[in-house]
Amino acid sequence: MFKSVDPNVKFPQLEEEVLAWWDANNIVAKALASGEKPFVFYEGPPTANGRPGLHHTISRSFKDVILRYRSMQGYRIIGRREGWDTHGLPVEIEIEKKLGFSGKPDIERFGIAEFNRLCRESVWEYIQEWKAFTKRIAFWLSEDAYITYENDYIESTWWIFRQLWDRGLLFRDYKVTMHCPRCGTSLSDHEVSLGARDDVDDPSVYVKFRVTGFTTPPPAVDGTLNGAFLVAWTTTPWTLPANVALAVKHDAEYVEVEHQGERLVMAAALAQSVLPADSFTVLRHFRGNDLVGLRYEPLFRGVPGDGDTVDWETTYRVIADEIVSLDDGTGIVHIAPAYGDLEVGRKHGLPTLFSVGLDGKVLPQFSELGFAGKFFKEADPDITRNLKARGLLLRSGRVRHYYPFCWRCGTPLLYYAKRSWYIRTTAFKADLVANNQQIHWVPEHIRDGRFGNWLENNIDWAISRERYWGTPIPIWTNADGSHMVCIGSLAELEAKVGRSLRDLDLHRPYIDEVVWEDPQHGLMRRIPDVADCWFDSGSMPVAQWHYPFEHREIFEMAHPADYICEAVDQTRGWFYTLHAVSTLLFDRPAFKNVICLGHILDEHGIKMSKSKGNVIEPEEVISAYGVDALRWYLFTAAPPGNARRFSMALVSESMRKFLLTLWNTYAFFVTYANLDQWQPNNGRTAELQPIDRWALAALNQLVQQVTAAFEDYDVYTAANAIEHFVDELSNWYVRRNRRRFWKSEGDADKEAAYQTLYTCLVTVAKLAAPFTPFVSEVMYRNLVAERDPSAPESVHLARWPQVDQTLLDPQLVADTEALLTAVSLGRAARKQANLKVRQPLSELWLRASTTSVLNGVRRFEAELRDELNVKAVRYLDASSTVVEYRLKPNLRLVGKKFGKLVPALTAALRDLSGAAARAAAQAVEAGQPLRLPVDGQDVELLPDEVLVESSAPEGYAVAEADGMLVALNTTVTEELRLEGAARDLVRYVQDARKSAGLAISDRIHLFLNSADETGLLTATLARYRDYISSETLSVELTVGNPPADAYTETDEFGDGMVTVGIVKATV
RNA sequence: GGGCGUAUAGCUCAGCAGGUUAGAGCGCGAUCCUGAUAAGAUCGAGGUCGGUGGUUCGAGUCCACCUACGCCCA
Repeated sequence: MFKSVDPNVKFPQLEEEVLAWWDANNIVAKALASGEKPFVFYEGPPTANGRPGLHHTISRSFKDVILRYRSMQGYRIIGRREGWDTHGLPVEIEIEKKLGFSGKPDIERFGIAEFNRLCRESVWEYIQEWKAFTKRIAFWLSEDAYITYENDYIESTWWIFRQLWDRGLLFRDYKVTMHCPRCGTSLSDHEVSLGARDDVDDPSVYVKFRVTGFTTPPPAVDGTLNGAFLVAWTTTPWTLPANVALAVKHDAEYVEVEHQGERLVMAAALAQSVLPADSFTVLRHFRGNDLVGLRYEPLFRGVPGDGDTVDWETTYRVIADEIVSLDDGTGIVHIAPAYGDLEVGRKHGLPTLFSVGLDGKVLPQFSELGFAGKFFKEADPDITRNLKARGLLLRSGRVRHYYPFCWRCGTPLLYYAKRSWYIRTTAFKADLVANNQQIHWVPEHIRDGRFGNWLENNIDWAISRERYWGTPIPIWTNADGSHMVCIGSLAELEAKVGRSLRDLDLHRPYIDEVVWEDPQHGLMRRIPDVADCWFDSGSMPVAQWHYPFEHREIFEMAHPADYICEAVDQTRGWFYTLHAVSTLLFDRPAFKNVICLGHILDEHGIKMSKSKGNVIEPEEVISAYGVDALRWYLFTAAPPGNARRFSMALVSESMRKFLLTLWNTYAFFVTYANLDQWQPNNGRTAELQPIDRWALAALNQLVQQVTAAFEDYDVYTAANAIEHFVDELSNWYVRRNRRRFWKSEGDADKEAAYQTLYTCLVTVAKLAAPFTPFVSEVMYRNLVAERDPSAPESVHLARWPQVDQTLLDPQLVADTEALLTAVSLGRAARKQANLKVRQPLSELWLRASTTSVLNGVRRFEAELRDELNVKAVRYLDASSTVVEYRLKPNLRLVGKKFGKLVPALTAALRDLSGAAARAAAQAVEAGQPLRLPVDGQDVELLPDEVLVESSAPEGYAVAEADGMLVALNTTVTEELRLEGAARDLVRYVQDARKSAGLAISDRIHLFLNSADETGLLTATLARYRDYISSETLSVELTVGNPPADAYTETDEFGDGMVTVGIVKATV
């Protein structure tokens, strides 16, 4: 006996029971240890200082589904372990917030040791929730986690640094980075984008630079512009003291104009927008190139960087550069390399001058001007006032534009040329691009689109952060920076300092205390920087195994990964850092297959965020519908790469549509199997009916499809194929075969039905196991494992189903499709004629677009008659004269062949009618070519190239689709009417039995009465009394009013009503 | 400003070597079927397939431009 199945299943509760069983039987550990051939997975590490959300559910579900599939195929999954990302600015900012800090000085005062201790603790703040979440969503990972802050992990990243160092790929340079003066650090591009706004109100000033002369060789304009003003535009007056040059567009047209007694120079195209109309007259025209080499009087003297010597001869001149655009401004661009134009400065040999320090305050050198020490944005008005007083301000106003802010603290950022450490990834651009070509991306467009594009525009990776909680960069230097070493292992460092460092925490500040005296170069100290935390996660293929210090063989087997999966925002994040580290170190990709997920939006298409209050917690969904429903929704609702709108209602729909359908089919099977005491492998013979063969053919086709889709990492297609099959299994196979299960004879036909349905359910349970691990487990346990001690105890330890080639039958599947189309058309025709299916009809005419479709229907004619309740099916061919034929070209074929002739050809075919059309239809049906004149030409059409349609025969109800036509004879004879009436009565009684709460096997005393339609009732009973009695298990049938204690219903009958009364019979 | 993606029914989404009447599910209304079903079937209302132009005998599908949104970059 199977365990009985509750049709009112509560999935969340069911899932809790499964979780308990997995625990009690150690299933997770067994699954993790199973398999032989390796399949390598990399877990992208989250940080546990925030709660798990829906976006974690989707990525973890897509990770899990592939791993379960591979595991069922007998693979041993390598790297199926937790990983935690623990370093980085976000962690530090959390702690700063808690302590009420406002920048690095606060941290230094507080003490780095204590600060880092708090950071280390805080990354585990929600670890319990993460553990519970991971378990509840059935994401199976070993708890043997890799943790990026552990010494072993850090040591591996040091090894990587050393590899890069030895190959000259680590370098130090000025580089403009986005700098947050409050946090005191550079921000990654990723971080900058988080805080940028495009509606920032800033000053907009037009500034005049007085021309004083020219360089050698002289510009084309020579000295004629001496005393004139070059007009430049800026929204950052605070950068003006750092100005070193003015740039023009080399081929653009410039003008010298007379304006209020002064001569001004700007781009011709922009003069109108800079100066009021009619306020100026154009004196002369130049090309941009003509101006190159002019010298001008600086507005202020900028301050050279520490240790830099400046050749002032190179400054304060006009250059030409591509960065100049004529979209806005004046066509003359103020260049301040320190605050953004470093590349331009370098190209033209300009020095880098500063006006503002790293703290965001104007340098003390400007104290005599009155704005030294002011925060840079607050210095803007002072600088503008100063210029105005000196007559160097043409115009000032305000503008709304894009400006970046620190994503955590909201402070305006500055572009700032700082000395930082870089990895020279640009040297490997070609390799990065080539290795990317080996990766299978889902969706495909990411490879050459977003990711490929990003690689094409590769820039060197800024790797250093002037922060505290991170992997310390293992570079030690002497005081003047003339000697540097990169340490690649703990042992190497121990050798340098001559003591054991085994118990040392490798983080700051402890690592900073590790110094040694170099006999030639003096005291060696570590540089203060820590690594970009993306470097940590990108190093995980190496560092998770403590390679090369340990586990060399695992690493070598486990690189590259067969599969990873994260959301699309990781293209510039983890996907890139993995790829970059792998390419630079090993010249191969880090992963072979990747599913790149779209984001989950709320039901209005807006990103979920705490501040908007539109966040749906996974727990809310899971407790309402269960994990299987949520997972199934995530797999089937949209292709994985698409952004998706999420709502509870959609998960509920997913549950009803798939899980409940599957569950009810399963419940049906178990109910009857138990009544019949049916067991699998019982040795009885089965006589398979065509519909059984169809189910098995469709099932094996499904196995084939799902397997192929999985091999292509196409989870969406795989899941939807299963959903489609389950729908057909339930709504066609089971519905059509109910009587075979409940009939009393235990013959070979019944055995065939049981075997077929059993096979389908067991196979579907296995196919669905990677997607919906809980319900699959329940079904498999009850149907297989609890009956058969030799079977694996869990569906997740079972083997993936194999295709039985002998059962595949594409013809049978196609024929059934044809049948289903015919059934659907027949119902449509009935609806049109307002004839319910219970009313039998005499005949149905059918014609199909092709003979093979027609034969398909013919094969299942009995089913068609039964489904549509008709006595006979007749087939229309071109010889029948009851219908009018219409002909159309098969455009798909004809279009290519006849091109421009198509419209005329279509018209010529359409114009055929009557006998001509019938003759043409007959020719096509007989496989003969059709000749007809088109546009004066004699055209020959092959039979395939013509589509034949037909009108409805007279007096028939007709429905038509895809070339198939079904026509019902709508004449209801008296005989048919009585049969229909009998079926009505049976239906009413069955309904009444159900409403009265009778058991299926209860016998009844039936009362029927019909005041208005006595004639019909009498006539019906005269003919169908026995049929009605036996169908409804009536031991007695009385015409007349039921007794008072009877259960009574009244229904429509003929043109009147009938009263149905039932009393349970005592047998 | 640039790149990538998305835009199809009230909602969630399919569709595409360019081809005949643009689909599914949900929701709504109606009818039907049903002794597994919270199910199913049929019909109906509901579509300028984001917009404009182009290529073509023919464009939701290809091309160009534009708009909105998302992500990423500057």
